[in-house]
Amino acid sequence: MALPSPLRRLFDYLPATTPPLEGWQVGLRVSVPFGRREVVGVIVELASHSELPKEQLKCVHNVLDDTPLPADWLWLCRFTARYYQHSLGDTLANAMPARLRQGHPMAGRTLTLWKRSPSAAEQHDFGRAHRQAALWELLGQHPNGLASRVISAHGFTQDTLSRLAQKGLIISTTQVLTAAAPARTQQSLANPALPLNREQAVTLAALHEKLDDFHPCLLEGVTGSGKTEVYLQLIDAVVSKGRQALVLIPEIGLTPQTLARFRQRFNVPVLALHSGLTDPERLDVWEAAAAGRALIIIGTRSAIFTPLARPGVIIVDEEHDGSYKQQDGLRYHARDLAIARAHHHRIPVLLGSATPSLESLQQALQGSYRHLTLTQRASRHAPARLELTDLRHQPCRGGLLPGTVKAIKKTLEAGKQVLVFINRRGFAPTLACHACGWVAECHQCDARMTLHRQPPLLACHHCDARRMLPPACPECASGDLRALGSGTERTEETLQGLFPKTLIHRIDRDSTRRKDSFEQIMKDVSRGDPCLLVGTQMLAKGHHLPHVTLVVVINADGGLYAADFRALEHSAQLLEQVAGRAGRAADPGRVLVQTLHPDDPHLNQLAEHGYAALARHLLTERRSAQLPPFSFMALLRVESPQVDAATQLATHAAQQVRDWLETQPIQVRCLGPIPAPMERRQNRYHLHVMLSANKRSHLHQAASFLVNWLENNREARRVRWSLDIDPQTLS
DNA sequence: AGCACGCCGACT
DNA sequence: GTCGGCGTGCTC
Repeated sequence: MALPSPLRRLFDYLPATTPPLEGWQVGLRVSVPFGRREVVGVIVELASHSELPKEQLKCVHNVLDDTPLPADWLWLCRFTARYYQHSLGDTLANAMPARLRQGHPMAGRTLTLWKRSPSAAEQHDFGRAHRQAALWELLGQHPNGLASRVISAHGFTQDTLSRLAQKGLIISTTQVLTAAAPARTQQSLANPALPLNREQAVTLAALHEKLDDFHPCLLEGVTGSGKTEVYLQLIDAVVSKGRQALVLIPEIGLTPQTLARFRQRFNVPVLALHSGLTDPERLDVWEAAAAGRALIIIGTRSAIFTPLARPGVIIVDEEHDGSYKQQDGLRYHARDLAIARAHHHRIPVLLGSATPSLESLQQALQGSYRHLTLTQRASRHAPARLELTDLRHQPCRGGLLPGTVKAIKKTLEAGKQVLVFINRRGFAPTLACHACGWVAECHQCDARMTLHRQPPLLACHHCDARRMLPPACPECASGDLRALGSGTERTEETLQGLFPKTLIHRIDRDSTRRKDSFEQIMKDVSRGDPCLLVGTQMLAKGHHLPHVTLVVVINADGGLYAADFRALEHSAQLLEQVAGRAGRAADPGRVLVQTLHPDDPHLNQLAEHGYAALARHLLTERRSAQLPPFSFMALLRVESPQVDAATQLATHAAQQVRDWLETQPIQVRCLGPIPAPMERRQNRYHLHVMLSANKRSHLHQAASFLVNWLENNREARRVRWSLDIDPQTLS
């Protein structure tokens, strides 16, 4: 059995009944006694012998399924557990819907459909019961019946429904949702396909060539070049063959608009996996996909674990996006698993991005992936180039240069919208004493606290610490405390002072905490009245803002000189994505980028030649430095409230690996321990040990040794540790 | 991880 | 006299 435990081993159990043994199959869920509790596990092997004496084996309590969990899903979980050096039982538990994890039955998902009773008369006098009359009317339009969820979605209560039922006017039929796949859909597009430009047509033709084999493709298409239309028509081709399409999108990408666009185009159900689903609904989607009834499944990272009865294609939109990497527990990368899965199924996999990750780009350039490009924007305007403006030696108000303010004014006067991008939320990133130099620091982290205005307080962005504003400097009692630098709140305030009559929308995690408020703002903005949008990363991704013609980046320097070797790549992706917001419709756009390093060669290359050129240059740098994608990494993170405990374990672990490597014929580098970039976080000390190798198999052997050593080491039990294969960030 | 055991310090 | 703090050990 694989059991939900971090222990990276399997457990043997005796079958509950002696013969017959035929019922026992790999993939069945069982409930078994485990320690002093009862857990849900999965049979992953059948054996006639155990290494343990029979007396020590317990019996299976219950078999929970009559058919095994999907084989493709089981394969993916096994692959994931092995690749990420994680417990198989824990991987399975993570990858299955909560209802299955809790031991609920899979079969017996039923759908109750309500329709008019055939014996009831067409006309009926409902008197004052208007809601009942309306529901009666609604059901008249749906002779095949409606699910109660759909009925409540129309605004009817359970009460109205049961009253109609009491009167015998309506009846319910229950159908078990285990039916096989629907008949082939001749035409899955409900709305006609949009005409493709030449590039799109060439791309689609290339994709059509090889629908029945593993075919990894990178679609590198500038923002606004119509990647989504290519996805839609590719999905159509797959669905027309009766096969399923799995679409992955970044965390914030699954907006109602995106979903609506898919739903409007297809006349087969598009099932979405989003955070709003209840546990039973989630199980429903999972089951429908496993049975082959769901033809199009769209979801975020975890959707990669959706079983597919007849897989046809996997699409990973915005494949460079960091949210595809899980950052705790089972640290998988959904894009990488998509590739592995497509290879297993022998189906095409399409990675799409305007700013591809260097990993995927390198695969495409070396010919391992098919490289498809879209360079033309639908709007006919070339993507706006970045204009660098020098932040040095010039007076700044709220982070804005005089020239920037002038450009904003001009744009607003022309009746257009402006997007101001800042990568810091809050009012100011620092509160400092002008008399003695004291700065407000977090007591739990090696970080400065951010000043917030609404409500006024000091907040740490790395833990949950909140503090009142000190009335005077705690060190020297001076009253001259000043806010240094600018965050979204301050820039918003400054802009409101400069443009008192202009509507300003601030978009950051603080202002959009309320559910739907982000969607509401986007709806207002889409009407096109001149306005200012001030916000963080949230603004950079995917949203169509046709009326924005000026984009301002307050400070482009965040990733230029960071310790993390990927910082520059991520920074360039972000800048290019922000710039892509400008001029998507009829008007050409302008992108003003303020910087303290206007001579930085990387920034200049991005400004003059765009992301595609910079990315290719960064690859040459990565190659000469032997960094990913030209080498592979595994990062051991160690953390403890006691510095000594963490340091000691990290030191021992690194030493163990080095000693072991001496005896092995493999090439692996072991670096560290080194303090993590922010060593103290929430009063816990973080250290890293880095393994890197030019051969993936070598890295995995070393990682495997390390995890094994840690798991069997008593000292490691008092310290929290985790191994991150292919780490995305080094913090 | 999750749970029990066991051994010491602060309350009714 | 007990409640409960977390160190240690185990899970087929």
